[in-house]
Amino acid sequence: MPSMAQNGRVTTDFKQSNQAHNSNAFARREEIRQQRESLPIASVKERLIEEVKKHDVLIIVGETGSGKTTQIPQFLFSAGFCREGKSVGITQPRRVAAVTVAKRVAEECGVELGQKVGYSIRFDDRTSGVTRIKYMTDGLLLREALLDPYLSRYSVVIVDEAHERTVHTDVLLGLLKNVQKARLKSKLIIMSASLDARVFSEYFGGARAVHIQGRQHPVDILYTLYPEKDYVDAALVTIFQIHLEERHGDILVFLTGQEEIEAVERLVQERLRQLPESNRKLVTVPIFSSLPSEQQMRVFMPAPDGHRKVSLCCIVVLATNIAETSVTIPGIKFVIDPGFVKARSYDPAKGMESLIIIPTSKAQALQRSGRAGREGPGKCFRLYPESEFEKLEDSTKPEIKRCNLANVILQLKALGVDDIFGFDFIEKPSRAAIVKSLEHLFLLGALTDDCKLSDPVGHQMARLPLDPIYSKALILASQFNCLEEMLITVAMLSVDSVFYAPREKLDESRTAAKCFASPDGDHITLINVYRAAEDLLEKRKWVPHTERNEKIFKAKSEKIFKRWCKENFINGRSVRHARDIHSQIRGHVEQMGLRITSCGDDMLQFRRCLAASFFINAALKQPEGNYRAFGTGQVVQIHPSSVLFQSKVECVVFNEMVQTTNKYIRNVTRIEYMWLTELAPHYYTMQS
DNA sequence: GAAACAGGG
Repeated sequence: MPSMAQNGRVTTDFKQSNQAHNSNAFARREEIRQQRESLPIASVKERLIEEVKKHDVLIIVGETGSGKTTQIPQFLFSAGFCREGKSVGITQPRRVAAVTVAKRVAEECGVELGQKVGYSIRFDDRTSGVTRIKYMTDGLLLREALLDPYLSRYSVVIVDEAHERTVHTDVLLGLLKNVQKARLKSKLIIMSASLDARVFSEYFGGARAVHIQGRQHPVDILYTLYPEKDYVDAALVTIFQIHLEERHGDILVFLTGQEEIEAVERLVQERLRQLPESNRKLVTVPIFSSLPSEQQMRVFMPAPDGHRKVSLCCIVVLATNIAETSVTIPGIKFVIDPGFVKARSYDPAKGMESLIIIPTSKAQALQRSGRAGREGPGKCFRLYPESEFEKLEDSTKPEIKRCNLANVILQLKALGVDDIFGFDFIEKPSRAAIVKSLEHLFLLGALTDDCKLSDPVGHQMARLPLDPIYSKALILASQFNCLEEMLITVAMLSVDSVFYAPREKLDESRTAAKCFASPDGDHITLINVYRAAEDLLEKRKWVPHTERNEKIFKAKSEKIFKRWCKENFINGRSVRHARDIHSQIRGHVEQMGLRITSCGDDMLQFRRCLAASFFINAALKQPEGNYRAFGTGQVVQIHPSSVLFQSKVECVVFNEMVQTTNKYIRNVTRIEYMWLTELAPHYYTMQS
């Protein structure tokens, strides 16, 4: 089964398999029993349970294929760890993983999902009062901690995939370390796939670490003799070398981004045309996160004509690091690893984000090569000499050291951690980054003069699952009578761009985007797109409400929506995501007692609210046509994707500052300079 | 006249 992102509810396969009391179901049960018993972890079950009983904090290093994620929670359940209504909670860094693992474990237990075994992720809770084994995202458990700081409903908390060191994992570990002593009779298990258990062990005061063997097929690692000047060209040469010299098997190539993937696709086609007809059975399949889901699914499909297994047609999957962990592609025998990755970096002093191409870490290279050994022995071609491998960093820099900390700090403050500098992070972010984010929160009014969470604003902001600046915008919007518009705006700003511009249809997509454009800027443009989509999806509300009608019209409006997205070059996935966020946040602000009113056609009022909310990100036009950001003094340009590109407006607010070929500001709206001194006098002193 | 690695609430 493909482990791809799935939107919406889980299907009901389990009901069916439960109902079918026939030999088929029996055979399936027997098959599952055998699979479970053959896992490397099965033989150490008793020993593992003893270790958990003996130690309050345990580190489990489980190699790929050990079965730790699915089996250990079941072991703990049967050992009696779920008595007195307590549960085992297991966190995952990704939503898909939480869902697919929970489904699998429910099947292994022979129960319906949401009963004994369930999962909980944002927008999708499949648990009930009787759920005892609960899979969830680490971010969601952090949110739970806001309501229950001791996580008292869990007898065992398992933090899985801790080696990935996501921000959420790091904060969660810090929090758990803080409260573990007070969590009476409760256990903490940290599971990691990498061999450096020492980091975790030392962090938890020399905690016990155990090792469980995995089940991976051997992968031959090959290096180049000399460094390659052009890794794209080297990848290309390697693809054809494998294609022409190796026996059958699909190839996975790790590239850094969409543009590079599309370039390699074209180059492969070009070279293919120079080969004799009999050697042209090579198909390229791209995969990266912003690719529409339907096209992403192509990596799971057999080659055209279904002759992949019959003749020697070779599939070349061109992927970003999405294929390192998030997506497991079947049939891969060869991995080509140029040794580079595109990584986000953040400069707190400039408040500027950028994406830079850097060498991978050793751990990452290992993870990539492992992708060749999922189904049988494989080969990994590293496009650099072995001596270069030795020079790589052991592991990737933890995310917490390269991101904006405003949200993390707001969460910690809400959890009662007031001394951020003294907080025992597993790896401490730089002092400068912490100071910058504290300042930011202070300017937003979330913190008081003595750096405590302010009441009510700071507490309200911490409750909302949004960037702090967006939370503040909602609070202000209720005062400006435009909360309806701001809810839509922050939902749209929280998702990947809704505008989709394929390279071949650039002009068409631009023309389509113009239908939504507002001369005032991108924020109102985003509202226009959202409302257009909403009209489409809600149009059939008047139809009599029966279950059957509901289904038919849902399917129909879904179809219309899809066509509309295609015609207008809109990313349907992003719009749906924005609608989910919108409805969740709407619920929150209603609970907070904010009044949801609309400013109607009075967009001046809305723009004034944008100025009051995003005053930290304002920029003024310079004589040369550039803009100068007030806060940081950076000289920037309006991003070409903005409706205000080349518009020469005097003063703007924006949401993002990014460094690519130039310094750009994105999501920009026209305001009056005077509004800033009026609405944010604490930041803008009057200038003559 | 540009260009979005991945992931989360």
